[in-house]
Amino acid sequence: MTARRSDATRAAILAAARERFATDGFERATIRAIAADARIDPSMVMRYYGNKEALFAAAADFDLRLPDLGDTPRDEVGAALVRHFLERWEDDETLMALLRTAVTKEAAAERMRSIFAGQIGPIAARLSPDPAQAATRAGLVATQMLGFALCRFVLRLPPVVAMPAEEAVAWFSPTVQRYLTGEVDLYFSHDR
Amino acid sequence: MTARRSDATRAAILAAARERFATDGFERATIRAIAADARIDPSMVMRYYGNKEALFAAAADFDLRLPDLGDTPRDEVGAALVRHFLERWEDDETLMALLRTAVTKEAAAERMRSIFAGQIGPIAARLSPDPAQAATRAGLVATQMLGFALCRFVLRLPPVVAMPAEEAVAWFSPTVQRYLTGEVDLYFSHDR
DNA sequence: CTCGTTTGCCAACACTTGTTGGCAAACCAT
DNA sequence: ATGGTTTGCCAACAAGTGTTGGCAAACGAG
Repeated sequence: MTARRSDATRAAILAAARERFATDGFERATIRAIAADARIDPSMVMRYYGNKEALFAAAADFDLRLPDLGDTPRDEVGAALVRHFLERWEDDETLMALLRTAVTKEAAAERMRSIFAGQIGPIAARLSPDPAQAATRAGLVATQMLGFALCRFVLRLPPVVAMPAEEAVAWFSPTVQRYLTGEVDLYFSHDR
Repeated sequence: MTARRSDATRAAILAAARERFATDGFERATIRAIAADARIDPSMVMRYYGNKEALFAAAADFDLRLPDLGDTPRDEVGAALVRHFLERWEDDETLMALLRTAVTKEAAAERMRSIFAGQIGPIAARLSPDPAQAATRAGLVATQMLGFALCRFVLRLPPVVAMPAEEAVAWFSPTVQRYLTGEVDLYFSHDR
């Protein structure tokens, strides 16, 4: 009963939309192109998803799917996070669609904010020496992870693209670890 | 002789273009809107800049203007870089225009690449323990600096927006410093 | 089979986009 | 003043956009 004959079409549209949004961003990804990829008429997209914004909302539904790090040793959480993030990015183009769009569409930016606050926030809350710093620490982690993804997958800076995954893990893990559990070095916070 | 009467108009168009590209990105910034901001007819934009791409190229002309860090102590270069980058970003919207556009336009991405390779590369080349790692280290610095800018100015993650400039410097300086002069910790590069 | 429902396509809409050509006013050297 | 050049605006174009309504074929319960 719940299985309609059009479910395959719906899924094809969604898959094509994710791909187009990921490679072209929201504006350049046209309904017509998405429909063509899904081998369907553009009007079907509207019938099944209402409008372009709603289609994007459906296509950009994303979960970091962070594993439970409860039993990971405190000083290894950074590495685990970096590794998971890198894998997640590589096998799901949704994050790419989200980032490419979040830069110019407020709704997508808001989703990005809620993903990072909602999923990295709790981890930071558990690890931060001072609970009041949890949000700040989650933000710091986001800057490094998103910066890496931006440079590697979107801007494609050659040295960042060429870097083997494990070397990236080696470089970024200590950074993320420090953002989560380290202390602020006040030495740097005063002009000299 | 070289000072034409239309130079003021040209400048007004360029200023309006920079602003629109910075806040809206390339696609959403329309020639008509830019012309309206400059209180000029859209056709003038075309006459003076040829087409939209060329206008963007002119508006997105950017230089990091890194100071000569030759006499900065080796272990303070990270802090100096972070501070300079933050200031540069705050008082020149060109970088914002560039980033918002580089995410979907290859030409802008290429310009971003050349800016970071050409301006951070030499610094990394001078500081890197191993000259062969210079490009990689410059790329690492780019991930953290661009990631910070992305989260603070574009995505506007609340904790990153709220962070005082000097606290940001305190957090990011050690990271950048390590990317420039630190050693890779192989401990993190093996699964356990 | 029969008839209402679902699925799909076609054609068109209203609108916005970058871009162009022509025309009038302002300018400026002679 | 005169003639050519510069500056600006208007109106329009061609192309592409999201979106809509209607119509035909396929489907599926009775």
